[in-house]
Amino acid sequence: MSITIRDVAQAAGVSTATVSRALRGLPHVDPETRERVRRVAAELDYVVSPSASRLASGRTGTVAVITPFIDRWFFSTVLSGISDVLQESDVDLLVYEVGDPATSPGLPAERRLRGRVDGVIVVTLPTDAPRIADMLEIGLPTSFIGVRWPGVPSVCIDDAAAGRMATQHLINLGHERIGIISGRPQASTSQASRALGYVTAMEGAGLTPDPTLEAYGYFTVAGGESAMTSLLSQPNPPTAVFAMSDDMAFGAIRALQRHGIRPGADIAIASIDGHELAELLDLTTVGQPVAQMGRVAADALLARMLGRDVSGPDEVTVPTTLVVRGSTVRPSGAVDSSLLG
Amino acid sequence: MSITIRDVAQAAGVSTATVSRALRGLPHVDPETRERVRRVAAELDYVVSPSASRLASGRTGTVAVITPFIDRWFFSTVLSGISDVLQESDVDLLVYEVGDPATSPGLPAERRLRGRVDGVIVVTLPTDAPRIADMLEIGLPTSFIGVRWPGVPSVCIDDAAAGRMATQHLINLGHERIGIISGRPQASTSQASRALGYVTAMEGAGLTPDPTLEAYGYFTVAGGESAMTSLLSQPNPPTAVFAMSDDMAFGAIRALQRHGIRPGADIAIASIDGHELAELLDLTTVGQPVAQMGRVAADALLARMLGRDVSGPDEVTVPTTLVVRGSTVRPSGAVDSSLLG
DNA sequence: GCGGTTCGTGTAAGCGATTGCGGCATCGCG
DNA sequence: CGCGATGCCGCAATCGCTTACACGAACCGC
Repeated sequence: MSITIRDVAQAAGVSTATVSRALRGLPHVDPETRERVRRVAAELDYVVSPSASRLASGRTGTVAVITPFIDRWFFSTVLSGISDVLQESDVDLLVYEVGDPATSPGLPAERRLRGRVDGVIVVTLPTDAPRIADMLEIGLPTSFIGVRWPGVPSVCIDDAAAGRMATQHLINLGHERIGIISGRPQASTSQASRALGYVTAMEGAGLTPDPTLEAYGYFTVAGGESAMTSLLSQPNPPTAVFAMSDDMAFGAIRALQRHGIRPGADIAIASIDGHELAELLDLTTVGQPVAQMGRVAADALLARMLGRDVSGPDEVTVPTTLVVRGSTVRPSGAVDSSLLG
Repeated sequence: MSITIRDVAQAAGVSTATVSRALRGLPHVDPETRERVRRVAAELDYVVSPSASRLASGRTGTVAVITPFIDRWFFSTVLSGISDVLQESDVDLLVYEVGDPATSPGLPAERRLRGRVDGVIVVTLPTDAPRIADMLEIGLPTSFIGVRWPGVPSVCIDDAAAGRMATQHLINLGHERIGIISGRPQASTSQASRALGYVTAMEGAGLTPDPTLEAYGYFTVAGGESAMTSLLSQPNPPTAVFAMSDDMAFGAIRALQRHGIRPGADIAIASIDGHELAELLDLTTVGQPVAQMGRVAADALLARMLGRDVSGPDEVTVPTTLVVRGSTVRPSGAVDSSLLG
């Protein structure tokens, strides 16, 4: 049927051992022999059987990415960054979409991973410590994105700083009633940090966060929309809103549109992500280098897997930058008061 | 080190053959024995070695998806649909991101696939017939999304109808100078069909497409923006534009914004995709059930792989629906003329 | 009571690579 | 010229599972 290493060995007049060494570039092979083996293998259109190779060597040449979603901007962008790096090293990319850990109890991954991959990248599995612990028990090289875990290499942004930056920007514009659209009631560490940044900025400006101005958007567009809607229905609505993600900000903008309120002109909005379409919607956002985060995590993992020099630090923090757009402009009231003052 | 089937066999007092049969639910095993084996395996926390299983059986339980991108809405959504279906059948998902075939000569996939997966799903690899042919030569079960190929199951939308629908809608609003933002100069079949739909609708209304009103957007936001910009610089710009994808329409909208032109009010825009954020931007679009396309393709592939009844037709066409929004309103000029008439 | 099924299980031959170990030349050096 | 080092290469064990085949026991109908 399919041709094997034996066929190549026979055709080249050497042993299978030599073929294996020659084809993989191992030492102790005569250059001439190596060349002959290569040629014969090419002529026969030979490709090594991955299964056999894996069984014999114990290496799979595969990395698993565990991600809650793949069809959302943040995650697909991370995946793409990871894919770039892995492809360069000829490592296969296995994707496990596990859904929102808050709602999906199914955890199809841990046991599957054993023997199936050489390493794992976990993308922001929030609030799911036991599951993560299970994962690590397998003893596979692991790399995190968006989560810190003692002893595991990770790449994150400074969530607190990002939240502070966005909020401070709103404060600088003169806003005082600043609402917040956060993710879920039970916050992940990342979400908690962003909230902390918000609170820090507020208090630093002598403002006290109004608990009635917090709503949950569950990191989705639809969630952001209903969160904003609920904020608008407050007796004393906010003049500005900090949304923890661009998707939720998009939803918030839609809610504003529905109410005939102009984002920026009437109510300011700032968020975190740097979504590709934020520019289109004229949304002020704290950009994070998402694809790069994927790349960094993949690099760190490969370094561990291939036993290369583990030079870089375990915990990488990538920089964020505030991108100011039309969704945040000086409120008319503030202008007035400053003129009066 | 790790525990093997032999350990389980020993602990359960049976042969490895029986363990294998028992654990995989094969017949010819005493129910009581099966239960005992299961219990022992669970106690020992045994998981079969995928490599060994693959080598012995020749099956990998893995499907590869070959996609130009993974970080664009259409593709990540398709992937997600595929992932859903595969996960239900406990099949692993291997992702190969191959880039724009028009620009990337690298084709890292074909040879890799052999022995690595049981089936392949190819997502809209446009204008790349030789590569596709190579792929099929491997003889792996294959399923296409967005491409028709004789003898290969595929799922597509009716591109011509979609293009016609969008264009006809613009015509119905009274537009006559209707521009088109297409993908690339060398069109894929899908792109060609959408163009055909545009031409058909135009000619059906007694209009002749103006070649100066065609621009290429390369299916990206940035490309759509520059395409629209170039259309605007025409001596006699269009009053309406049909964009072949939502992303390009987004870019076009940005171009309009930059020029102080109001989408819908001044220049109408309609496109194809049904992007999640189209509603936000008030974009009229011909929606396609993207995730479902992924699901259908995966189902078809699994049916072939597992040798189930290959009941469904080879070539599936999923329905599209026109979603009218604010980006297409009756042009003021048309209103005037109708009042005058 | 006997040949033929059916059922449950074990034996062992693969699957196709990787790799430790050992052997044979050849080479370098004194 | 002798002897250890070195370079190439082959032998064969191994990785852990699947599965064709064989085998014994129980069961069937006549």
